[in-house]
Amino acid sequence: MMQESGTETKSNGSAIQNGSSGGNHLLECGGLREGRPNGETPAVDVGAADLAHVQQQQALQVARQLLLQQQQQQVSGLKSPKRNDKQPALQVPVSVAMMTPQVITPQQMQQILQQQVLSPQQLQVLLQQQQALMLQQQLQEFYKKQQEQLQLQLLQQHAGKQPKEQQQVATQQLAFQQQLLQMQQLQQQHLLSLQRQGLLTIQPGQPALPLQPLAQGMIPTELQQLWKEVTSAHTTEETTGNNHSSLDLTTTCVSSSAPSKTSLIMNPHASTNGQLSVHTPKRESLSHEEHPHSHPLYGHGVCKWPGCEAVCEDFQSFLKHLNSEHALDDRSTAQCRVQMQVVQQLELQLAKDKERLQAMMTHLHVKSTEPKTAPQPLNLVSSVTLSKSASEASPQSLPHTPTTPTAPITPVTQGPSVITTTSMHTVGPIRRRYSDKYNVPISSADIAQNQEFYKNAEVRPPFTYASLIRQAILESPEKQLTLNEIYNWFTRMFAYFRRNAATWKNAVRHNLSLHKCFVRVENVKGAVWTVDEVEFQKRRPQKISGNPSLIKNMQTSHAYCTPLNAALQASMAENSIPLYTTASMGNPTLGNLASAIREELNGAMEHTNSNESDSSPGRSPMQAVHPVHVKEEPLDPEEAEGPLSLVTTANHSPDFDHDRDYEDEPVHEDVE
DNA sequence: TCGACACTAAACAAAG
DNA sequence: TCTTTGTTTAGTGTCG
Repeated sequence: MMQESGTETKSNGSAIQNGSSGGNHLLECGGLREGRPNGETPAVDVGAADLAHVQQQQALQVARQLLLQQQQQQVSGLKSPKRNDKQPALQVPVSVAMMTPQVITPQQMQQILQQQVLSPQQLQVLLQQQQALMLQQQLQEFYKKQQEQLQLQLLQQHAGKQPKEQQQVATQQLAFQQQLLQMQQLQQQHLLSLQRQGLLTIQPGQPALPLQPLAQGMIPTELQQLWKEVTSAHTTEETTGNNHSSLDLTTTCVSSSAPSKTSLIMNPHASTNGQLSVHTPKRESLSHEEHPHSHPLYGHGVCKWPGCEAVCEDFQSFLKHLNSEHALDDRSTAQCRVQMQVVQQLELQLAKDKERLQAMMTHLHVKSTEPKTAPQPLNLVSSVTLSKSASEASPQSLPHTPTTPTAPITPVTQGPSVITTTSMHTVGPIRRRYSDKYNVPISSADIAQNQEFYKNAEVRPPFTYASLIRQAILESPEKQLTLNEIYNWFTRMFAYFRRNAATWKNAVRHNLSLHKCFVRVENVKGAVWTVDEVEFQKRRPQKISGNPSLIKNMQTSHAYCTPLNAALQASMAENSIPLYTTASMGNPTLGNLASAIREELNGAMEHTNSNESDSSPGRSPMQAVHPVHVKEEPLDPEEAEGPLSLVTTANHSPDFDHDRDYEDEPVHEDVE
């Protein structure tokens, strides 16, 4: 037995190390679960992750090679891959050529499949990308045709056609451009997703696959020339009016995010021969004027252009570099577009997180404020277990303040859990250790809800060691665990307990030995620990005693079996009272629970009413509870608060209120 | 201020 | 001998 446990603990230790070092949680968890550091599961997880990564890399390389080959084969005749295509004449062909290489031929796809370097998901992504590219090709063809039409119309115009027709053409083109833009956006999204999955890496120096073609398609100098010709024929107002559109067309990348700047950059007048780079100085100068000594793209003597990092000794050289290397060409446009997408994604993410935060704060605020009456309980709960010392937390010991703001925020907590995560969280900042009374019985639901949080965040859970131990034991199939298994549960469920093992393990042992509710049973495999619910519940009363008013209230209301007062009921309703129902129900031993509760009540009652002797644990709750205490305890004025707090922290379900009004932790039954 | 409780730390013993 | 497990004691902080 010892050996087994010994090995387990050792593994446990390693897991802890991993956890502290920020290692893979999966691994840790797995290892912990299995009780071995190198547990199959964890190892497999890690291996799979690595394998996936390697596969991604391989797939990416293969895809690149394929694309490169294809590009070389197909484009060799058309033009060199470098796209210095500033020559208008070549613009269209080049763009088309650039595009084709990105589409993977069926043979190539087959090759990829044969190599099996891509996972099904990757393949799917690849296929999607290919589809998008195909679509884009079609659009490009359409675009070509349109250009031809435009040219024809221009010729006609020069021959004496009316400008109105030109406008029509322009609007037509605008619509088309918009379509392209949409396509491009879709493709961009797709690219981003690819990038995130590691399937695609867009290097600044290299033309991004789809981006490049798009950029060329979207910003063809030829088109600009045509546009210029068209616009030049029009009145200034018209040109200005169309400018926007032109901007959109040409600078799709920039336009969306920075319209104003775009307009500057893309200003039609500026674009003479497609060398829009001429304008870049304008932009540069502009930004430079605004920030003479600083440039968002320049810092620490390095060009901060994405992927550049060129060293520029001074600002002047930086400007030169910027104008020369990052002129308004296809590459820069593509990079800009990518950056824009990145920013958009970040903004989106930020918005989501903000929203989430808002919801969390709102939720917590409501919770904490709403029961002004019952704020205490929350605090109690939260602070609950983790005691003070912890709060001071020296880095070495379980340092956290139980109430650290980082406390778990379980938005989702609502429900049966006695201790809603919310309450726990709210507690967060409050350093109080909980008083057991409000001791929060941890329900599996609670833990489950915050599971991920506690698993990953080294936040001290707002539960007492006793509650946690109880939870661990109750969660086990046989309702019994060895010490080492309890350790493992702690480390598995809480990142916080992956550090300072000596401290918290000592505390665990201490609690096991100290509390009568934990019973050591000699088992075949050795000694296991079980929970004596009755005893566990018993503890309550004492603690509760601290809050006699609450107890009284509880008792009174329950004892008499009179309907709860409106306030109490309301509070209960507010505070997930269902606890009992769901949580406790889950317990196989609902009856036990009830009895346990009674025990608690009795104990509490006893505490409050010394006269009553009948409130023995053994007694059925109903019996014990009712007759005994009820009358003696007049309702306190505080009652209002009391019940609420109880409710909040604990578990009141209308049904079972009586049973456990004060149980803080007691009710593990919920644990299932 | 006091009692109760929880947590941490430590010492000690027993067993594998 | 070392490690783990289990018990016990002491000190401290929080809460009611």
